[in-house]
Amino acid sequence: MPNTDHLRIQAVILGIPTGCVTSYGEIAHRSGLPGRARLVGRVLREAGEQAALPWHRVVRADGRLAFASGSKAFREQKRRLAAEGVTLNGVRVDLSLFGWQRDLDAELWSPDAWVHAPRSGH
DNA sequence: GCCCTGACGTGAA
DNA sequence: ATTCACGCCAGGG
Repeated sequence: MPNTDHLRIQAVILGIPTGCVTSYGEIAHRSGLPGRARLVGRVLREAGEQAALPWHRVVRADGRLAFASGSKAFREQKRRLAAEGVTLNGVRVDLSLFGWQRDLDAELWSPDAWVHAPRSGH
């Protein structure tokens, strides 16, 4: 039986936008459970196959997938991410590009972004 | 209760 | 880039 912590965690995971990824720790944080990244992993493991959860949008804090590269699960996650336009830059997802951090519109359109943005990128 | 194992994170070496 | 040691703590044995 899932307890409230599990339910909150699942709710947060459901909220990850398509085409974005976020980390176990970030989910824990947003669930009001800072420092409980492992619990997030546990919840996802419990959910397993019968999950209606976008588990593939959850990666480690450094952008690597949680599974051993080459494993069945790894390939499946990579495939699902690719289907949403999220690509692996080598062994990791570029969180600055696909990370669910802030409102993308705000980031791109705020005056600050124009004033302080370095010349790299666009 | 104690020990071990994790879909983790972070800081230090 | 890689390792290591911890911190975290729910479950299983």
